[in-house]
Amino acid sequence: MDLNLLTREDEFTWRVEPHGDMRVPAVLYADEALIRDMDHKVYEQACNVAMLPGIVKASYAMPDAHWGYGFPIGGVAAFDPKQGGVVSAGGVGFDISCGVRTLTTGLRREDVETVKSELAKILYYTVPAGVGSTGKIHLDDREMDAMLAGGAQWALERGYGRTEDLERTEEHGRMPGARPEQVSPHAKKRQRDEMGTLGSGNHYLEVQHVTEIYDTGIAAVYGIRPGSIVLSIHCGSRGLGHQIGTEFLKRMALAAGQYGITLPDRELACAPIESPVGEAYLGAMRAGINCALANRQIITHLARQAFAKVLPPADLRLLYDVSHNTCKVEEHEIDGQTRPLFVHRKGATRAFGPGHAEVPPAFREVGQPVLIGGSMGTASYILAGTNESERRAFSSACHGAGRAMSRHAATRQWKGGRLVNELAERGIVIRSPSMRGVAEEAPGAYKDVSAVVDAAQQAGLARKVARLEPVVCIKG
DNA sequence: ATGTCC
Repeated sequence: MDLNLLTREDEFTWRVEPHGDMRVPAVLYADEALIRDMDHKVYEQACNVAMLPGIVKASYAMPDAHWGYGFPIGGVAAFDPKQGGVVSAGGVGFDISCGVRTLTTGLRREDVETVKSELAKILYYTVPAGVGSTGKIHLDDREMDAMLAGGAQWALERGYGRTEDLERTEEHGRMPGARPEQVSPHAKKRQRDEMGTLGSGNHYLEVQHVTEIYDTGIAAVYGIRPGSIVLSIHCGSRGLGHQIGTEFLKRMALAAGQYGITLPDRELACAPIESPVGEAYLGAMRAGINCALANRQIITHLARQAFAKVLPPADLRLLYDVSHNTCKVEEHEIDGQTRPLFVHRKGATRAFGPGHAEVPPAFREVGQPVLIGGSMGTASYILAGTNESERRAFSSACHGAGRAMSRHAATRQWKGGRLVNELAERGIVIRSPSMRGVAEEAPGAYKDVSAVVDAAQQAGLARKVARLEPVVCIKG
């Protein structure tokens, strides 16, 4: 990105003043090197989002931002329904409620070292991964609707997981306002056999060890210790979320025209929040959130079964489950007034700070765990929400490393089998049904997650707590 | 992300 396009507000804050049809500024958070390397498309897309009706304060880009469909991935934008605000399917993303869930295991690095290949094998055969992967759970129409309304709570009622998992899940495992009847029969059909599966792309199930603690106090509250083993699950709402996104993009393109909304980019298809299509999308999208929450809950149950076979002393306790592809109604302060806003986070993690009522009581004093997934073979991070993040980006932070190269370019540069061998030499066991997928996910195709996380911390979006490095990675 | 193009 050309630095001349931006006004540097401070070392980690870059601003584009409103010009043309922009209603608010665009604000990018990153260090200079990340901004230089950032795709020019992020500039264009962040500015385009700033043109949408009812947007308040600014259109934001996180340090891991890259080119997405309409909105940048790593984009945050909030809309006020009382000012003609809109909801956009492209502002949530195709993988509705994609997110990360991390569990502590009570194990130490040395406990898994000798059994990691066996553990990888059993996890791989227990949790289906890959394009079109299906599981052992099959939902009829009635159960599908119950799942879409009940989320992780539904999963728990069916025997997948422990009661205490829910208090460590965003929305207590169940997103209110879901309207299963707004989800098309086709979207439901696609999901029928996909519960408890990882899917593909950047999704993974990873056994990680804690290599560094940055904040001892918060780490203690989170139950994270140096040298301990954790399990992280990164996945979303599978075929159902994708189908909802696809269908509503079309409906919103028509609606935008009907409501006289001029779109700077047709990919920014949107509808007024207070319109039949807007309300239908919100109901379907919330059902999609419940699908993702139920999916990660079932995978948790399957992972516990796998661990019990290889490492019976393991006790997998949920640290937290947080999404990074959502649109949620939240109270935020605008011009000294607290108002309900529709906050779109696409490739951006909610990051509520200390004292926020939505943060589980156990973490209330230190802020919400913010789970940042790295790329395959690289570090992941646990951060904590800050109060500063509220005024910086509606309490949001980055979500991962962010792609630096297209999937196609990555497959030209790397071979999956070779990557697996190289990572094995570094002690990391990879299992995946697709070597092409592994090549697409080559660590070199991503930005440096450490630089991204440092920038997020320096910009005040979240605070570093711990660094995690992979031991076993089941890759979709 | 995605039954990686109905």
